[in-house]
Amino acid sequence: MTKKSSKTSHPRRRSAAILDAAAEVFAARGFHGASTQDIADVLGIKQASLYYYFPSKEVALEEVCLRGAEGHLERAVSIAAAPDTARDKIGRLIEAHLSPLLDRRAYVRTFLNERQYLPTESRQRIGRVSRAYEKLIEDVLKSGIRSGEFRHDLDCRLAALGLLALVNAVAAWYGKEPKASLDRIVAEFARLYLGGVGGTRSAGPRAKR
Amino acid sequence: MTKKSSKTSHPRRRSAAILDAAAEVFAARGFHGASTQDIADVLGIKQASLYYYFPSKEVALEEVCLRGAEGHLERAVSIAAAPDTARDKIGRLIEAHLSPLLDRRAYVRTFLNERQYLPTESRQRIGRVSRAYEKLIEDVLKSGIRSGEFRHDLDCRLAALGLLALVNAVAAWYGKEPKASLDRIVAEFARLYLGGVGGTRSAGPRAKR
DNA sequence: TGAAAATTCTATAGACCTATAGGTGAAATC
DNA sequence: GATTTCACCTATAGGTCTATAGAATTTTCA
Repeated sequence: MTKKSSKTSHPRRRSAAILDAAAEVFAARGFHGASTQDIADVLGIKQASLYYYFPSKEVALEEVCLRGAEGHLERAVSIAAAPDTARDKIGRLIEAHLSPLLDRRAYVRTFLNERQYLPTESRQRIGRVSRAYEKLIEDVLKSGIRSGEFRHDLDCRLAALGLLALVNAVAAWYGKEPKASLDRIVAEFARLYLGGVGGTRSAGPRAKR
Repeated sequence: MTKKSSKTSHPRRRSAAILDAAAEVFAARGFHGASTQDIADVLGIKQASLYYYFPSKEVALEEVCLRGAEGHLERAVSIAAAPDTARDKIGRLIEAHLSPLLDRRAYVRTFLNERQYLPTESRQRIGRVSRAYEKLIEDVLKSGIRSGEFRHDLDCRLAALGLLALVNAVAAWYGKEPKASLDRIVAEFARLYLGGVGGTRSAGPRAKR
């Protein structure tokens, strides 16, 4: 057998490549549908060699999910804390939520679809973060109601779940929709969420009826 | 396609219970995470006994997915063909899309999350139906633009994907959100999609209250 | 250069999983 | 009452999968 794959110097590099491969395979075939053999094949190494980098497949999933979720809450917190209008905040939340798709799509997809298969402890930890994220969105919506930007009868819980539904779905088809750049998706979904499908009100700065 | 040979007087009953169990287990643990043993445990029978009802686990998935998707396109076609406003049609599409959650939630969830693991042929068949469904939504949106109900600059493709994102996400948390009955979700999401989060009313025909 | 560290290999245990073969008792049918 | 059909059973073949042990190779660096 010819061994031509270059082993680079930096340990971080190789570890990152291993994790990239795991993320790709988990995203493509699902955690249970993916074998460690599949991951090794992507890297051109033997299956058992993977265990030099992680102690179990489950731990690999944990690390992939961690990276897939990384920074989301922090970015959202800093957006929510800014002195902007609620409408602006929603737009920035959408953009911040989707931006990791540019460079970590497989991680994000794995986080969204496979986190349910994490071992109990890390699944619960991630669950708490997710709930904090949802609550933060609800709070932005509530502040928008108080400021008069949003409807007074808005159901903030359902509206928050609706926003997450919109943005999380993008991971499933981003890259397959030929005409849809991330910027375009961000703009269109922000407008859809803020103004709906109907109405003739102008885009950009909000127009009161 | 090969359907199981009919039994005697009440042939459907037991078969249906078997399929229910498969749907529940597939929905809860994913196709690859679910073993035939898990399904048998739910039914209180031995693992091998399942093979009296289906010839393979994959075929069981096919039948579950089929029932999960059943009727969706047909209902949507008949809604789109009616002489209603586009706004009304969107509302009815949302309601029709979500109604199977009342009595077939596990089937719908399995269809949404596990259909990617179907064997090539049935996966492609289902893919064609899905695309027809998406196109139908796009067409309703286009008609709404022509009638002046919707914005002229609406991106119908993205808006259709957005609608599907909204309604498909419900399957993931319906039943866990204490305050959210299906009717409430339908009403709130219809309003959200048609009018957005902001504004108290929009131009054109108004949504019902 | 030569020792130490990093990386990958071979080989395999052992758990689990799907699916098949053939048997059993009860119910339905003739 | 005999026969067929139904709905399960036992037993197991045969495959795949995770993970471990320890050897071999390559890279780093003193």
